[in-house]
Amino acid sequence: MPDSIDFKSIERKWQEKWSEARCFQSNIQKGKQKFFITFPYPYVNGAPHVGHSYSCFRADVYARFKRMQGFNVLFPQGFHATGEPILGAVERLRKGDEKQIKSFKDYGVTDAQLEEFKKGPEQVARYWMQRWRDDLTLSGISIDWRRSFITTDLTPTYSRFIAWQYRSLKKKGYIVQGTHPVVYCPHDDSPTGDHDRLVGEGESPIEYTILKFSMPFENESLILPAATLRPETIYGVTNIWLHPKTPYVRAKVDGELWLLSEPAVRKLSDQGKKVKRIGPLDLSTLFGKTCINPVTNEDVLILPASFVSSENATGVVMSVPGHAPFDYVALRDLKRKIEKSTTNSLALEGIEFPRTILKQILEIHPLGLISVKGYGEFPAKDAVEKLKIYSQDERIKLDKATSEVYKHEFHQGQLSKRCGKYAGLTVSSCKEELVADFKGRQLASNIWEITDEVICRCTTKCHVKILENQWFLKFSDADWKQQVHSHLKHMRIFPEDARIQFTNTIDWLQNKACARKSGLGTKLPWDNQWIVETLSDSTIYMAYYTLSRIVNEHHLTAEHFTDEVFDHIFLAKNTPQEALKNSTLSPKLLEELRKEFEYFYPVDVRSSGKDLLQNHLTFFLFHHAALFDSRHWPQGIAVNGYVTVEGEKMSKSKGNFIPLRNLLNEYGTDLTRINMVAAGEGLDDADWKTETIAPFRRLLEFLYSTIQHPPTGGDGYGREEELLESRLNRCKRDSMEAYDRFEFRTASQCVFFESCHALRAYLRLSSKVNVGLMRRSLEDIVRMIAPLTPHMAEELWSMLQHEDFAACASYPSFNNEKIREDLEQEEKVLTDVASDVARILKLAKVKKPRLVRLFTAPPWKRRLLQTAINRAKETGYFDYASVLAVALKDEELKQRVPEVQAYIKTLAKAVNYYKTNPLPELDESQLLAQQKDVLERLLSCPVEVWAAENVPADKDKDGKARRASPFKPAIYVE
RNA sequence: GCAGGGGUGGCAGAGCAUGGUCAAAUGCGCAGGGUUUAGGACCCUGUCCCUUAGGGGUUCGGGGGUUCAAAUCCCUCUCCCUGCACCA
Repeated sequence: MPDSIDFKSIERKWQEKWSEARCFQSNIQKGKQKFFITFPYPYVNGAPHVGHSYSCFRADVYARFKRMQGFNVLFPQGFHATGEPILGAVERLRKGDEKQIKSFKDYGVTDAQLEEFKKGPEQVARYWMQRWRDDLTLSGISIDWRRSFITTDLTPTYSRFIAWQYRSLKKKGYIVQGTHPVVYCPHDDSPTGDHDRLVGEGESPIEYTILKFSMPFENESLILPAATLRPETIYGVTNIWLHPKTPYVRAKVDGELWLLSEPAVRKLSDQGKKVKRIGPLDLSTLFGKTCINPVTNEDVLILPASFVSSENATGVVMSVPGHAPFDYVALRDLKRKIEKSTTNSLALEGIEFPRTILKQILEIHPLGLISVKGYGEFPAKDAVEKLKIYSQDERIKLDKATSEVYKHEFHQGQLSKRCGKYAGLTVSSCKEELVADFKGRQLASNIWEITDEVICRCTTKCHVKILENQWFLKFSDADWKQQVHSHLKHMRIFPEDARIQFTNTIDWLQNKACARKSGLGTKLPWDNQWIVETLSDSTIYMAYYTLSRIVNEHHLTAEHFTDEVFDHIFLAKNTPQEALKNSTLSPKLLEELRKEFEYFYPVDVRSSGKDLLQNHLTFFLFHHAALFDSRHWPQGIAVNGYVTVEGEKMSKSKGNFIPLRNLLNEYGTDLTRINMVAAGEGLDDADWKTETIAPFRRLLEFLYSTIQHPPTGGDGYGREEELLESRLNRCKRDSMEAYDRFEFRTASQCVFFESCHALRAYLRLSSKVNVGLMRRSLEDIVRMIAPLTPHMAEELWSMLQHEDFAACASYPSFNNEKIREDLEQEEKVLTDVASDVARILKLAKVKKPRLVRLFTAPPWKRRLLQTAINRAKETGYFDYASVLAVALKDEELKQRVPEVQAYIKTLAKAVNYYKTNPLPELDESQLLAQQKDVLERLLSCPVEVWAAENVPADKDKDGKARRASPFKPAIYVE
């Protein structure tokens, strides 16, 4: 029984020893190759949980592996406070928000600490930063803490660094100014990101075209701005819809008189238009009148419809009954009502219309302007009938019909001759041109709307605002993209499948707003009202790690770091004298900073979750390409999937956001690490499952007790020893490759299961253990598991009487020549025999055999197999006839044609296999004879081995010997 | 809609690039046996269906194709997951 291992005290012990020995502090070492690995700095508004720990453990496993491969590994860790959430949390705490309080308390925060948080964001950030640091230390992450820092003004030198970055980008023309539509809360007076929304996550701004219908009104021209996503249908407009009951107003919009729904006034004025509200407008003066279609110049009636929403766009809708299901149904409803009545006037939607107008309404007919396969002249009609829509109140069905019709018309639809110069074109191909054309002729304008309702956390309804003078990173720049593309080709990407996603992201990236007006962060150096936005200030900070040790140790301040200093350190653009022109930094430190950067840069690999692939990781490449010499661009990126817990996505509501510390307390670090890191591979999600911990624990206990109570024996070296060496060398080779490719699930299989199995099999089979080999094997295994379970490895390493650290030992090297395919094939023959025997025993219902007799195949069978294989290699397939022909030439075989025929027929499968795999060289009879005692032990009965061709008749009464084939001896049991 | 990934045995998860010892690694679960004072752990065996001698049958989301041979290649259908930005 293994002594119960106290993982936790072992872990604390080694963490202290590592720290005392400064194992993970990385300094320039001349002649030793460096390896720089990073894990994205976490945002400090909480403690690490399972999700974070996955990428982080992966980075650490790799760091440790590389260290054991002899690299001078730099693994630093900083923290991130830029942005809104910390401010938001403070605000919510001050308001006494229950959710916020709970979310902090779940991580073990005390009431006193919560009070402290209310003082401001710095208290929050610093607290969580320390908590992260503690948890990572408890996790045994091999970080050089001397280089730690936190973003924003809390680290003025870092802000200086960001200022340098942005000034440099601007000089190079990568920062441009422009306008940008955002979802906006009028109450908070700020953009409303996904996380700030009560309703409407994932909704985004979309641009409607406004078509300016017009009519005379009090000696002026009144514009009816019909908003649409389908401007091409202007050619099929039959009327205008207004809501009969909601208030409309008159407003001056860029000098014109417009009719607008009340909410549209604010929207348009937030979207860069000059809007002046004049006053309410009584719609009864409009209904039944006509206005002019700006494109076709046709007169169209103005009619009431209750499906029109004053909340959406302008509140003015153009009716295209041939192609818009809503319009079709609304018009149909009106006409039905009119047809049923005989009175002189009639109220429609609460508006009284005289007979003359009613007659005009009856004369309105849908117009067909887009022809689509699968639909008749009026697709809207077809769709409405197909879905059996009876009234304009059936919104869900109508929405479905609308999107269906639109999808087909957009991609396949062809505009008809009604559409003037666009006739014959598809909608998708001419839409842009058409809009530009109408806008150019002042017939059209635009309004932004949100794809669906968005309500801010403050419960205010949001709309789209166009931000003016927004600063952008010019990711659309073709040359910039090209640089990143060509660099990507030279990078290592783990897993390789992720490369295509980077390629696509680089192409897809557009200009990105890089500054915000609120939140924590570094001010844009040339425009103080803006703060550099979160994702934009975290793109090249890895370079700052090369400076931060010196900054921290020498208490350097922002004043020391001018742009000239950074230019010198990072780019060697100027002489030290020029660099220090406006700085009080000492020349000696300047030189040290420069050397540190030159030595450690570039980043060799960055390990991160796939959620950052399309933003941070790609920005990281762009910014490096823009700012640094190409030899300092990132060398590798490792991406991993998300973490699920017991098969379920993590979420606050499910309460399965397990804090990392809980796991550490429960299972200890090593088991948490290995169970996490082996839970997934590649881009797949990693599932944290408690039940998979036990097998790892057992294996560790097995190693522990084997080392604690080593088996006694001698120094004999034979087949069993060779086999063990073969298997372990295979493990060493495979694990090294797996580690190197960030495939830690595979690596863990190899170093835990396979190597321990090999060791166990050896202990079981060998009659006298080779003590020296045993020790060497254990040393190999301990070092193989060291990156995954570093603390236990350290303990075991010391139990093996090593004075140095396993963490700094070298990864065991493998010897290809010791990998003995032949031995392992032989082993397979033996286990196959054993399992065949077991099978027979079961079928024959023999419980305990008294005797097992094995008959090895006669040489002619092997010869024929070889013949068939050779033939198959020539022709590519198993050729029964030609093998038989060869056999018939043989005088001996001619005597027993039926047996030969039967045998050849059984060869098909084996031949197909050996066509591409080497045929074992081994001599079966010799092998079985040699291993007789092993087989006897396995089968626990006496075993006899006979060559089939020499077996005396009384030893083979049932004629079993004839069944023998190469590597599959015939078996007789009694 | 655009882009990327995926559907394998009771479960998790390999294998599919280079088609063939693939009824499919490994782990978990389950069953039987051994060991043990007992439990745990450990070791052996089995775990799609049929079969009293190692045999046969049907499987890798559905359908079709290529091939002597397909979980693996091609086509098609279907279902699922993820991202789509100013947000960390």
